[in-house]
Amino acid sequence: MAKKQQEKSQQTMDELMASAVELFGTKGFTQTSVAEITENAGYAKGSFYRHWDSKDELFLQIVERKLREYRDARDPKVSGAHDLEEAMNIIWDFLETIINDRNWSSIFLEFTIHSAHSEILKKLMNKSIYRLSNQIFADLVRAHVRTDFPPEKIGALNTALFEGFLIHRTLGTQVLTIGDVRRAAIALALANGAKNG
Amino acid sequence: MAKKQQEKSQQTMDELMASAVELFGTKGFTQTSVAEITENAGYAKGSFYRHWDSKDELFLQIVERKLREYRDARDPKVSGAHDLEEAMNIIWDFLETIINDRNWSSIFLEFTIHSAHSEILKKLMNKSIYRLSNQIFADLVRAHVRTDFPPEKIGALNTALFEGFLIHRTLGTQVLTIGDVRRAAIALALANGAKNG
DNA sequence: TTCCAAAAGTGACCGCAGGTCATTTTTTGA
DNA sequence: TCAAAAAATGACCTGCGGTCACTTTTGGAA
Repeated sequence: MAKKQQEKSQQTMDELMASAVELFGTKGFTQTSVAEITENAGYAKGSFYRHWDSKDELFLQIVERKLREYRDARDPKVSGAHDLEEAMNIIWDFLETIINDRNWSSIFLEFTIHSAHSEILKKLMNKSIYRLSNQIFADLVRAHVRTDFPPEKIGALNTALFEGFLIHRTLGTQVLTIGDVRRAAIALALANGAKNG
Repeated sequence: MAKKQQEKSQQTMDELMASAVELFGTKGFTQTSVAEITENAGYAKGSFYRHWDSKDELFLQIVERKLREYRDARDPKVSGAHDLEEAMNIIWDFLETIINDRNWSSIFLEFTIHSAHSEILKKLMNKSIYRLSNQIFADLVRAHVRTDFPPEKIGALNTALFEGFLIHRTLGTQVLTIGDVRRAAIALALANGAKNG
């Protein structure tokens, strides 16, 4: 059997990824070094690069997995919504759970800005598997839009407000609560997407 | 006279800052090294640290100067506004000029996220001289708010939407135009701050 | 004009980062 | 038992922000 070796390799990847999730989640992306990730998992630095080409690549994999988990918990709920307001409320219940997932939302934000340095990363970050953004929200909201305002823009404005709040929160500013932003985002979506403004 | 030496020192600072403004404005904060800044200005790396304690400190000085310039051009206009809508429109004329100032808005954004790694920097970035944010917009809008919705929150929501759009734009996503965001921000401010919603 | 203290300017050096790769260790199946 | 293949290693590379002992320039007092 040529199985054991693959299994060992997979286990190493899992251990390294678990170590990375722990460290990224505590210290953020930039502040966590590859050497720390491997050391924390009991390997040498070189082992990391047998499994991933770069720190970026590992982070993208973690993001993908986390977003998939979030969505699996969310999508069934949203599809049961009856109108735009209900859909938006479910979306914001979801965004609030993300906000409460340690400080991952801030770390996503950090990586999003980091990705601006590379054209390749930028393109990747526009894909829906790496972003809670645009297309996704648009799709969730589309069925309930009663005006000719593009659902994509409703989704993008929602993301903008959410990510703007993340910046606000990252800096430790206290003026806004997530409730404030939630109300504003829903009001905005309804003004644009519900019959009579 | 002990003047010439001070003058020379000031000239060096000016030259290094001009070099930094040029490079930051082209390549961003992280991608510009201190060695590049000094080399581009014709000095050795060590000279930089005679005038600033860190790359961060120089960047803050540049931000402070740029924001002062922006505001000097804006404040007289806003103070002539007669109602909330007019004030918001003037504010957004101003935000659009910032967006059009090469890619400085994205670089501000980059540094804002960068500052999250240091408590000291975070505190500094909450000061109005380093941010186009919260307090400033609140003050500009306060006189025209006709509800009991806090002007600070109107200002902060406006900033959130603007900075969220910056992220969107930095990633090269095409869904939103600045016009879309402007309309949304003004609608939001009026819904919260004008009589009858 | 001489001279020396203070200021400006220099660049080798430090620690640490992400990433590479020749080498060693372990696993596997014949 | 053994050799090929895969996994693991850590010294090493380049480049970063930042330091500091040193050299050069400057300016005023003797």
